[in-house]
Order: sequence, then C-alpha cells, then structure tokens
Amino acid sequence: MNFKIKSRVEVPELIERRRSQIIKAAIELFGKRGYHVTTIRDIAKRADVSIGLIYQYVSDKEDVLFLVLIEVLESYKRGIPAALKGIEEPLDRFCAAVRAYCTVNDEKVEATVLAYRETKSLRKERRNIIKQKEIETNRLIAACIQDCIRAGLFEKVDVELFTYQIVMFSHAWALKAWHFRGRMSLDQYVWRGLTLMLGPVLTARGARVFKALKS
Amino acid sequence: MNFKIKSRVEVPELIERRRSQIIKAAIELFGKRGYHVTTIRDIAKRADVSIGLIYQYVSDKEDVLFLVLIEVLESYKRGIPAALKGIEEPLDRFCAAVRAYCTVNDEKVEATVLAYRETKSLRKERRNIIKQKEIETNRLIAACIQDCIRAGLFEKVDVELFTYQIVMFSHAWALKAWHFRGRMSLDQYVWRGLTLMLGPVLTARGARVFKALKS
DNA sequence: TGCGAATGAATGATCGATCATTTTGGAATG
DNA sequence: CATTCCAAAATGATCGATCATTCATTCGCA
Repeated sequence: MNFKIKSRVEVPELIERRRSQIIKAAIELFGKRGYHVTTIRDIAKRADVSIGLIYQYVSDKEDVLFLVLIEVLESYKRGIPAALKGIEEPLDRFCAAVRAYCTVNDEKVEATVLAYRETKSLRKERRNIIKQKEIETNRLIAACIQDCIRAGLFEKVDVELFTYQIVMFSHAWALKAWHFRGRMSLDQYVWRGLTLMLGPVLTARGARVFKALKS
Repeated sequence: MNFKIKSRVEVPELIERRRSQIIKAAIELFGKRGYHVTTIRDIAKRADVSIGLIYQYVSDKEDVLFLVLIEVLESYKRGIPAALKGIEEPLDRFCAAVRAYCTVNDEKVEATVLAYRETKSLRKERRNIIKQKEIETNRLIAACIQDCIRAGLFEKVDVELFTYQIVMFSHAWALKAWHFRGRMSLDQYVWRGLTLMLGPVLTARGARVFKALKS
C-alpha cells in the first residue's frame, strides 16, 4: 500500500512536475505501442527531456510503468465520486456510477487496455498494490449496489458477483472497443447494458424508479 | 483468415510435430513470463531443441507468438461443441456452453491472460485473424442464446450484448483469478453467475426449466 | 562562484537471427 | 548384408543491433 520511488532530486514541486511530464509521455507511448517496445529514449523525446533526467526522478524503467499504472487506476477511482456528487437517489447513483466508470474507460481506452496488458510486467509486490487500487474502485460500485438493496430497489443479489459483472461490463467497452465502437454509442451501450443486467435485480419498486430514470 | 507460416522443412508430419513441440514450450513460457521477456533461447531450451531448429520451422519470434495465440483460441473454440454433444434441450445446451467456456478458461488461466496481454504485440493483419477466431467462438454462444429465444425460454433479449456478457463472465474467471480463486469453486461461480444473469432473461417457462436443471 | 539540475555520449549486456558445420537416416551400390 | 554417400535436418557459436543505465560534463540560477 505504501510506496516511495527514489528520486535524486529532492524538491517536491520539481518531482511532481517532472514526474507527471514523464508519466504523460509514457502513458501515450505504452498505450500505443506497449511497455517493452517503448524505449526510455522514446519517452525522453516525447516528454521533451533528456534521458538522464528521467533517471534523476526514477530509478529504472519499471518505476515508470508503476507510476503510469498507479496514475491510470487513480484517475479511474477519482472519476466515480466526481460523477456521484449531488446525486441522492440510490438507483440514480448506481446508474451514474456505471455510466461514469464506462465513461472513464471510454476516454482512455488505451490506458485501460494497458492496465490489462502490463500489470503482470511489475514485480509481485507492486502488482499487489495495483490490484489493491482496483479493489478500491470496485468498492465504490459495490457500495452503490448495497445502497440500492438497503433502499429496497434491488433484490438481495450476490453483491460481489454483481459488482464484478458491472466492472467487466465497463472494461469490456475498452477491451472490446474494436467490436463495439461504430456499432453503438457509449450512451446506448450503457443503457442497453443496464437494461439487460438490471432486469432480474430490480424489485417491483426499483423497476418503477428505473423506468422513470430512463426518460 | 488464411495464414501460412514459412518453414524450411517441407515434410508435413515433421512440421506438425516440431511446431507443436515449440508451441507447447512457448505457451508455458509466454504464459508465465510474457512474450517480450521470453527469449528464443528459453523456448529452445524448454522445447529441448536448438535455437537454429526453431528458425527452420518459423521465420521469426512473432511467428511463434502467432502460432501460440492461434492454438489457444482454437482450443477454446473446440471446447464448446465438445461439451454440447448429446445435449438437446436448448437451456441445457446454453448452460453447458457457459460452463464449458468457463472450464477451458479455468484450465488455462495463463493462456487466457496471455491472449489479453499479447494480441496487441502482433501486426495488425494477424491481430485481425485472432479477433476473427474470438468472434467464431462467440458465435457458438450466440447460437445457444438464439435457440433459447426461439424455444420461448428466453425473453427477446439483446443477443449481442448478452453474448458479450457471457464471454466477459467466462474470461473474468481467468482475468480476475486472483480474486475469485479460493473464494469459490468454478462450479459455484458458474451457478451463481448464471442465476444472476438469467434472472431477467428467462421467460416464465424458462424459469421452470432452469429450476429443474439446477437439481 | 558554487551547487543542484540537466544533458547525451559512452558503456556493456542482451538477444534475435544467421550460417558454417555436424549429424542423421535411408537410398544406392557392390 | 555391409558400406558408401548425400540431402535434409539439426546444431550452437557468432554477429550486429538495440537498449537500459551511467557518468563526465555543462548549464543556469542564487
């Protein structure tokens, strides 16, 4: 859970600025070409810094991948609470959470695919930190589901499995973009998916609320 | 759809034997360590052949990855019809197909993860062949769903989306093995998943058939 | 002037691919 | 049946290229 990446430069603002410069370039390149094929030279060029500078803020290439994956997963985790702000009604919150998660996956398809591709390229200890981050995001969705159950809008479903169903549904938009893109819009995907998945989950009352929400 | 990989040796039986020897070793190594980290030397050693021999049956390392992915996807495609043999009742067939797909993913978790990780490492033309293979497998599941609809066991659902839901559900067992393994058995996973996913899909009659199936 | 930050040429290790050489198996010969 | 011979198959040392990482040097600011 706790991680520090060694830096030869001490000034925190500088670390912040340089690292995000490096991460930005690396996300683009890793996303397009993959981690192993991308060279430190490529990253340096795209970030408009020297090769040596990268090694002042990071101790090896794996550090860059780790920073990249942390940033990707955290940005996903940030997206959900942001979309929930101000929404009170539980079913509404649930739908907003699903839509938000699909939306972040849509905006950064390559980053999502990258997380699937390259998490295994980290050493175990770091891989676990990444998994932990994913679990934290999943908890946000699980909480929405729990709330719907408590409010009598969902039947008492298998929360764990239903959460993963939602997560996979969202990831699928990115993982199978080659299939879905062009076939339907993200909005269509979300609504058609929700309709399909909620069918057996909604209580009678939940169904009424959902119908109202659709319009 | 059509692919030939150059071989310096002409004898078909020899090509068959040597290639499957190479592929077997490569699946294990790519699965455990990843494509880029595995060297041709590693593959040669594990397959118990010389480096040079590999280049007699394949023209470069990417050929090996391609052969590996083709083999993985084909083995998955073979698994479904095999499990359906002799089963007539449509809902039974559908459940058997889901279970079969989950089972192949369970037996070769690393291969499934590998397909997600490394398909992008192929050049576009070959990547498309792999996607095509996945589509062919999906069609087998879609057909089961269609049959259930025709038989009045499923409501007229969104077949495309429902198919992908099933596919992602099966892949999730492998992709999220670190979460599910130990928490439940594959059988539990399949039944809990089917119960969750079929809820809104089954017609009244379908529900009766499903209940009977469970016992 | 001094010091931390930045640079990029140089280093050394690694790896894919090649190819000169050896081994193998079986056809031809006596 | 033993021997010779040869083409195909197999080998692995070697080559050339690439890449992560280092470090001697320069830069820029206080």
